[in-house]
Amino acid sequence: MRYWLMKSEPHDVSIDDLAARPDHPVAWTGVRNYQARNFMRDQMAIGDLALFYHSGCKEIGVVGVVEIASNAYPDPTQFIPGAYYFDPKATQETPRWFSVDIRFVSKGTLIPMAALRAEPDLAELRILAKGSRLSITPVERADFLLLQKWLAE
DNA sequence: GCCAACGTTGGC
DNA sequence: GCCAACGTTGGC
Repeated sequence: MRYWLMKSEPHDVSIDDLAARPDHPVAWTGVRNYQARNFMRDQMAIGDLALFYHSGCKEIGVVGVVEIASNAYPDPTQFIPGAYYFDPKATQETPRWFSVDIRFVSKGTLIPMAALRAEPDLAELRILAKGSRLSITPVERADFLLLQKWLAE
């Protein structure tokens, strides 16, 4: 079992959106970065847990936990001509992009980015690296457990 | 809205 | 395979 951090812009999908429908897995579509895709396709497994992180908004930081609820499957949005995430180079036979379903686990008290930076034990968090833009990053188990504890406080 | 950092594209 | 140009990301 692995641990992850998944970024989302809350005006797109927020932790509250997920919490509002806790029994409905949400398809995580629109990932168009090869590294993030490879994490989903090659390493994510059902039951993995991910810190849910709000970016591109006023209150940036970790806001909750979600569970990976499916194996990776071809992202359907790549096949829809005219759609924002359409990819003309993708075919049904050789899809380029993948999705997983995620399911709400818990919402906690916001852990702002400044608090992440202030904690020496979290120094290796990929999200804190200069210029880091990956929307899906692996997280060490110890880091995950620490942040899960903070979320519950 | 700015801008640094990064990823992708495409001409050569 | 290099690398300049371009587009995107994301914190501020």
